[in-house]
Amino acid sequence: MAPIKMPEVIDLTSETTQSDAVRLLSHWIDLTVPEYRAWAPPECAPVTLRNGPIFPPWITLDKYAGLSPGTCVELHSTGPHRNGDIFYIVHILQNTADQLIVLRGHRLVRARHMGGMLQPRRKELCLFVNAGLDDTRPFLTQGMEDVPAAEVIMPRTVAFVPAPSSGWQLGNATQPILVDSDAEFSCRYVLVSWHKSTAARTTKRAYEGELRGLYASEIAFFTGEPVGPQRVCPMSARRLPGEVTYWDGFCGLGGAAQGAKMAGARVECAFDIDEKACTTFKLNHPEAEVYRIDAHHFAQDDGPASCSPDLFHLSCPCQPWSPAHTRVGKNDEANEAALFVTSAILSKYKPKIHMQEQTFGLPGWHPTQFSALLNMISGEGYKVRWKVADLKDYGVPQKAHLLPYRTIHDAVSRIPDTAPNHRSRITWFPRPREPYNATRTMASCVLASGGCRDHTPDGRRRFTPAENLALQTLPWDYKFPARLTTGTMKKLIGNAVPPVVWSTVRVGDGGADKGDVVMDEGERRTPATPPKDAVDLTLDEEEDRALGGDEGEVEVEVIDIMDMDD
DNA sequence: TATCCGACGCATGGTTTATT
DNA sequence: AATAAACCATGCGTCGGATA
Repeated sequence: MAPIKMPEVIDLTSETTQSDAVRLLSHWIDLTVPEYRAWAPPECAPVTLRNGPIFPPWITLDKYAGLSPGTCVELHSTGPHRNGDIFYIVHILQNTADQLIVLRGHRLVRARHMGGMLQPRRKELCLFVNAGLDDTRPFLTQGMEDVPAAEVIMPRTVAFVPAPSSGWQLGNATQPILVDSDAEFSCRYVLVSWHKSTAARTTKRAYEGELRGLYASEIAFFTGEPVGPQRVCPMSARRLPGEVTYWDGFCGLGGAAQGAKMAGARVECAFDIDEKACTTFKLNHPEAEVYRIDAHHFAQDDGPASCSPDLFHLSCPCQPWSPAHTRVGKNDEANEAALFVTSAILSKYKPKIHMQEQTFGLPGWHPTQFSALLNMISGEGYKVRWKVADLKDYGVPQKAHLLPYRTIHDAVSRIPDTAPNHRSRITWFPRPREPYNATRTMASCVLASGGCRDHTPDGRRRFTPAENLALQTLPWDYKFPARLTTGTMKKLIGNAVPPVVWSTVRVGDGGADKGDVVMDEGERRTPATPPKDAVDLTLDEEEDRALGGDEGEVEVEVIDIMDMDD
């Protein structure tokens, strides 16, 4: 890729301030592969193929009214789209029966129409792709749209160029961001929204997505130029170094850290405002430096001196975003604000990989705040990938109609009577509840408090803290400080990230044989149904080449947890 | 005083039933 | 058969009265 020169042609300066993001990374990893999703459940193949092969009466034209494949036009858009979208023409189609002309190609949406996902720069476009998980074709192929030629307003020129990555110097707010081109617009980013099915893409919310700068191969596709000589990092440089350091924000009792440890990482640093959470965390992860501190202060001067951990995981409070949040809470404002500490933390600590977890209510119920989160992360130069994950696919015991998923019986039956916080914490119901079959039923959400669905299969009592630990895939002998009440323990456990979600992640050379998750009683097993998109942090050489070897890229994994269905 | 526990909250999405 | 209405269970929750 040619180095960026700086002629003053396109000024992408934002109406808002552009944060200063200077990154110097010695190691980097890219979790995204260009053909991001190539599998499809065969049982739900699309009935009609979107953008399928062109058959009569449709034919393709080389030219039409001064337009040809490879040119861009501005649209007078209809339907859900905003006027002013730019359209990159891939094919010009004509219906020989009625002479209707249709353009097939890619929609480029203005940054200010991206719902807050991108800084609203005036001449910035974003490649906008909807894709279905039931379509096996590459997202660029299936993500094309057909628009009538009548929607065209005028031709436009677009420069497809690389986005600044966290390894680039973005400059400060007073410096315009310039692109080496005399085009009217620049297109540097792509948003890919994945839906469960092609048919659902217009009616349902996206199930997972990706917001990132264009790959070199994609730029080559749009510019029609061959992919230039690429600097391919040797495989060893693509890995994180042998020992992977892990930092944990809003760490709670340490569920996510437990998972990171299982995956081979070294838990180095954590913070939480809650004293009991910090004490519990330190008991179980004594090697870590634990800060009992407010997140905003951690991101400012009171946190550790700035350095670059390999992994940073944030579990911001979920209460304001949860579907179960149906009335105003005492700490709503502080809990909402906690989400927006993300950019400050990324800006200060510059982790090589950032991970974040939230309730599915954030993208589902609060899309504006979710877009703002994507903006914060991508604004710091990270590529963002997010997904609504169903935790039962990761080995968390929850409702499923088909075995073998992990059931309540699987989770709690091996806890010995001598386990701490178990038999001694039992209080029997005066009146038993309705019993249920623990080998066929999955647990309901392990909530931090409240709810009335917390009782054992025999209906005679509530689960003990040890059982709740097991239901959350934490070790049943996880340590707690002395004199914690049952309710406090269950609140800490309910807030935890189930560590088993890390079971498919391998980090660093040292983690190669540590990936299997240790379940109750030392039983070693992997989830019954491993997720189809297991995140392998060590990419192979083929993927490396396909990625174009853009140096200095980093990757963000945002896992949105849709869990606890009963 | 602190903890516990049942009632309450309601948009959402999936399923079933009613109507066209 | 297609569409609309009714129904129903859900959630890293919140509240306030009862109980220890």
